Amino acid sequence: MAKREKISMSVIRRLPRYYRFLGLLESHGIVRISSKDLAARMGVNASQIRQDFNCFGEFGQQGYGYMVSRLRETTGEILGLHNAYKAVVVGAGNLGRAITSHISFERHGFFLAGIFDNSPQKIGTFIHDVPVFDVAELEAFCKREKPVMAAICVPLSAAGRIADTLYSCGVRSFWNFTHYDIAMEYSDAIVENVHLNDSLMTLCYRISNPEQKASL
Amino acid sequence: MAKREKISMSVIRRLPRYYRFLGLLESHGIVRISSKDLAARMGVNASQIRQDFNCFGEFGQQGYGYMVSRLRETTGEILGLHNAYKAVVVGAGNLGRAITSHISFERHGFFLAGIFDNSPQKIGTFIHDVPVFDVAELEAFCKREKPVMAAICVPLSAAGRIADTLYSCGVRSFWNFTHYDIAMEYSDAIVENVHLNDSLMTLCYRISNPEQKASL
DNA sequence: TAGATTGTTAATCGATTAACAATC
DNA sequence: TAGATTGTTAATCGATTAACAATC
Repeated sequence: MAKREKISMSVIRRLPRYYRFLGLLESHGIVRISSKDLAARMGVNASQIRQDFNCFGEFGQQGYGYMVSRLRETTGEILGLHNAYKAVVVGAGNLGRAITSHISFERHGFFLAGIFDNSPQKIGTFIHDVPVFDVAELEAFCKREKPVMAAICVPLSAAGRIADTLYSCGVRSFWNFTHYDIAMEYSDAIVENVHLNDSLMTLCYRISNPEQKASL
Repeated sequence: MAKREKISMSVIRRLPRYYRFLGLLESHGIVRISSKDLAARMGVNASQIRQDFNCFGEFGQQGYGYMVSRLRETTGEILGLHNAYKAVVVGAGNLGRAITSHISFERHGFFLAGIFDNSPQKIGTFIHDVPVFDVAELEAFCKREKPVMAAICVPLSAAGRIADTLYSCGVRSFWNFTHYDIAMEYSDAIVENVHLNDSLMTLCYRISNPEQKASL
């Protein structure tokens, strides 16, 4: 991890896919790989792969290629997956429960400290060993535990209030599943939006206009 | 809906957000709006808004602006939201149940005809009035009902088999929540991927490298 | 050494933003 | 009419791809 000037989001959003493919190669017992070979497997351009990794340093060997396991480890370090940022999930509906397993099971940089909901049936239960608390306790919990990240899985009508509470307690990064525009409201927040409706509408467009091809 | 040459995915992925904001304006009783005003509210560039809509025709009036409700309707038509493409959801876990409501409740271009799972507890039940069938019946169902789109919410280990089955029955568009690479496997398929892990890792990167700012 | 493949610069391509004439 | 704002062309900016010298 050497250079590090100003990495574009385009590059960053490709890193998780590299990480995944490198893990797959490793599990297949492949020890080294050239950018050309990796590009062919991933359906991308070899120049792009070399450019992308060179944003962070020199990880290859001329005439030889890249060591799969070292490149995978490095990619994980660049992404920061060795961290255990304290996180909370707000909203324990189907979506909240679904993403709970993403945050807590996989080793993806986070540690899930609590889930918050307003349903008496859910409060006091556990989801993947993580306790579900009353959302009324969210503020006290955040002031005490200082989570770094919050996943927002509540109805739109509640999103603004929840975001305000979290922000006022010092939470500055959000995994946002609502259409509430946290990034516009708090310009210093780091917001990763997952807009399922937008994705579904995009799919609808592409079905309705099949001349388009491009994917990702 | 006039021109229509070759619209870039960048433009298309912005349409759902326009649609949402226009709906919001309409519900606030705002009748007309200029690209400048809309741009300020959305945090984007006014030129971009005019360029984007002009891909599809001329919807404004010089010196005046755009009629909110007409522009919203038009955007919905462009996206194809008036359709009711027959769809199935495969996998009735938390994620499958969460997206079921997105497909069936909202008027977003699809009609959800069935949900498939392998759990005896779930087979025979209903989720938002949509029946849950045995995944063993998926092939017969698809041959009979000819769904256009399938949402894939199964574990990675099952994804390849499910995709093969669906493709062989004629399904060519997929809302894919797994990391199985349908688009690489079937080059004529329309695939909209939702990679929650990738999104989470990107968030982890941005928390670990706070010098970066850009969002969306 | 010869062959292969990186790291990196240069060329191309596409997307965003600015400018302005057309026109309501 | 004058002022405002579109539709559209031109300029800028950034991202992708190609080329190739460095070097293992």
